[in-house]
Amino acid sequence: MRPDNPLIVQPDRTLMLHTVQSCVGPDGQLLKDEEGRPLTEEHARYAEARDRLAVFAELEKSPDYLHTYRLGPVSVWNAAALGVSADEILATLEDLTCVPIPPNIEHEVREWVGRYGMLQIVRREEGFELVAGDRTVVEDVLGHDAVRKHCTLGPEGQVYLDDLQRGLIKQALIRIGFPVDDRGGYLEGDPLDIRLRESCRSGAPFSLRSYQENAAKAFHAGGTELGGSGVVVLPCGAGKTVTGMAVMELVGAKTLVLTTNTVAVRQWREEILDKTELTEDQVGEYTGETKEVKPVTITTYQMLTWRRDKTGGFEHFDIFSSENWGLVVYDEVHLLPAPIFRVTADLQARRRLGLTATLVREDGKEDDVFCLIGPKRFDVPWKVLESQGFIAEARCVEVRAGMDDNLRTVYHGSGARAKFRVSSENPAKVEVVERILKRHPEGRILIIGQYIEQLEFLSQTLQAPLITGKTPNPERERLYERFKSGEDRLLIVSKVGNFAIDLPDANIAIQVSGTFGSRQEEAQRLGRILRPKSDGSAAVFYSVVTAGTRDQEFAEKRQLFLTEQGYTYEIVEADRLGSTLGEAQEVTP
DNA sequence: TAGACAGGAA
DNA sequence: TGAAATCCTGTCTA
Repeated sequence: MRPDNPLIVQPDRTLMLHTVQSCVGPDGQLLKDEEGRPLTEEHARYAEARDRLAVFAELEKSPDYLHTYRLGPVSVWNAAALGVSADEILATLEDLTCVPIPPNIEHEVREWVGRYGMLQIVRREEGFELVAGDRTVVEDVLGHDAVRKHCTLGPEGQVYLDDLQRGLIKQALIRIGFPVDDRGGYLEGDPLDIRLRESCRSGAPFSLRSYQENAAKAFHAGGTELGGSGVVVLPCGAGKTVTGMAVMELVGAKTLVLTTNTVAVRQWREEILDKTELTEDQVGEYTGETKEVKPVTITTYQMLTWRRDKTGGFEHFDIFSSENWGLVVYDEVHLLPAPIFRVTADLQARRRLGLTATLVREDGKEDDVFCLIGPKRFDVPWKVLESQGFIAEARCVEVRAGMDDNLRTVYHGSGARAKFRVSSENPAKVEVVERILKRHPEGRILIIGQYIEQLEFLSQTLQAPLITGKTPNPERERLYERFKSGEDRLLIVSKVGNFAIDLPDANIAIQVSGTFGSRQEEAQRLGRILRPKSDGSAAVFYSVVTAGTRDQEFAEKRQLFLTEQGYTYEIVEADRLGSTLGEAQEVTP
């Protein structure tokens, strides 16, 4: 603890982090600018504090000067699963804080970390048993009906579980604050010799990047009891598919891959065929079009959750039992739908790998991911990959547009819901976009938005092509091709941009509207411009918002994840766009 | 047999 | 808080 430290730890588990400090001259006087306002600079320990807090806390608010983190059980358990101790967490807080740490915080952190692994599931001849070093803990949790109903009691009070109860009891226990350390082990599944190739089919040399290899090893470490379930967090474009294949190689068994859409299914299949020794007849696609079950099978969440009608069952769940899978891969695990959690609860004997760019879920089901897929096994901060050149350097700019009087009247007369839409669709944004375009005469620019009408208006005004969900596939491909070849250097996309994996890379993205406060959407959209540029130039991500409205409010929420990852948003008033972004032209090819 | 399209779901 | 995109299936056409 030092008085000039950046952190305040509060009893309500929030952590306030100062991002700036006053500038002080050599004589100890506060420095001021020409107009007499105090000067500030980034706090000397801000960046360090941000990176250290990210290990066990979640960023909740990020206004300019004071960021709010929250200590929560799931973020602390994820740290604990990586081997971080309560002492280390408390030492980090102690090192960064400028006020005494409230006693309840120390107590809670110790309690949370202590609870991780307090209960274990172990394998016995009779099946599985729930055990604890301290017998009273078991008795304590049995007091909850939700827990008790999943157990069978033995003659001497042992708590036995069968295979199908393993997941359900873990869910019940995490809800009462006891994350279980499941050492019940895994079924090996039917063996399958999966080997990564040393060169792609095209002949280009192929090898794992060090972090991909480390991620796969971190997942697989610990042998038959421990290794084999959990989540790997990597930014878009950092090679999640490749990491998945590296895990498949380590596990060496039949694998079921679950993805979000059919484009991803095809891409997984292409990648697997391109970078492993597996042959066409070993890798199957299970979708509406083609229903093949092969030693490696790739399918979609929607395929699995399809029901003929509301009362019927899930007709494609058979795929889980049709083969003796040794590994189930959950792509984009932050989007996992509820029915898949239910079936995953029954799959606790299979190895499970979750892949995601942002572990945060907007529905708060982090605890289900934690107990049913597994804890976070590996992540790399985006900025680290940026510094190593694996993803492009990016600047984020929030441009604040004004409203005309007419719109202001409409805005204030609208209900809470309509306010968001009215301010998001502010027509003044069009002129702002035009200004930004002038900044980047050579840029490859993607304009991304949420409302079709707004995008259609932009499309007409700017004379640029628009792709929405209704755009037929051949037309999409034609427009992608024109964009890739440079024939068009401007492309407007709706929410398809969140899902479309085959969307071409750009170096400038302009977001004109977005979902309420979706952190992972913002991350996806930034990911669109993060592919390293051949000339090493930086990418720019603009978020255009209407100043002082709900649009701006939700934009701040969307920015949280990227702020957590070390990105800072420069804030620019639309009418000062020209002068403030002068340097933007230099970093654009 | 392939494609185009509508309808329903989450 | 709501809008938009997706997927799967089934039916129709050629």
